[in-house]
Amino acid sequence: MYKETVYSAFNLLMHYPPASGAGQHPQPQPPLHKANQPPHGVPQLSLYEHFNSPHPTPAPADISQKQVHRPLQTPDLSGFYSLTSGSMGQLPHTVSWFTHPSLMLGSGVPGHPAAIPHPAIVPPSGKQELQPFDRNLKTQAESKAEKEAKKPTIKKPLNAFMLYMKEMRAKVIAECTLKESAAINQILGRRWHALSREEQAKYYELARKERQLHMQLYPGWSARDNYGKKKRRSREKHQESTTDPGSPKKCRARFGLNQQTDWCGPCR
DNA sequence: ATACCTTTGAAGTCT
DNA sequence: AGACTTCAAAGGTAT
Repeated sequence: MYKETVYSAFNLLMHYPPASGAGQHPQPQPPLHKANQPPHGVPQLSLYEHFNSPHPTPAPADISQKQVHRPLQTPDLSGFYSLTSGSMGQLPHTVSWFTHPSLMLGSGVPGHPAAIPHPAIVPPSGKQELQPFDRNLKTQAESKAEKEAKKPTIKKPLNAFMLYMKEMRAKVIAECTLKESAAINQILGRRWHALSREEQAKYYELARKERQLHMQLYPGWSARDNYGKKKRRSREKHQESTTDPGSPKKCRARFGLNQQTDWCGPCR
């Protein structure tokens, strides 16, 4: 109830048509995340063309020729991709993709002393690999299953809101002296809705670039690759929690906030 | 040690 | 086609 009221108000304010499509705006604009998607059939710009055009900084020849224009091979290029980890601190300014240290040769090349793994590639566990001696003790099926399970996971590219959260989290933590992510995320969700269309557009654009680069780096990757890899709570419990109208109240109680003042001063 | 909480958006599956 | 589900991040909390 509370949430719905707040969000529908934001929807109206920001010309966001409701999910049902029954927008009241005379000429309802599509949500930004839809509007930012290129129409089907429109050829995508190459990374160089797309990312370099708004930025005057010329691309280093080795990157633009060898790493960007050619079809990218995942194992060879994982280290080149680091928009998320390497650049979010620089937001809200746009990232200079081809001059960013993480995109330069040497900073992320496998085998290079300074190689930094791509943030989207995460080993399934921090545990050390079995030695060949130990592996011999396992059956083929077991080791095959184990090998499959130990394959590094390529994470989903971050969406606009995730990028926004990543940038703003520290600020909110500092302002609100809260650390629990669930509470921080509620605040960030409210702030996200309070952003202007232009401010949000910045993050939708970044997210679009993230997806585009992710697609180039991992051509065969699909979101279904990670489906079911996390153990999730039961569906019943999920529905209960997501439709629980008392959630903000519970949250305030949980974090000792005043029920009357809604949120602590800076956390609006 | 690991799932949960909490948010939005993208992309998957299901009906 | 539209509804529903999962996963991206984060870190404290609960089991």
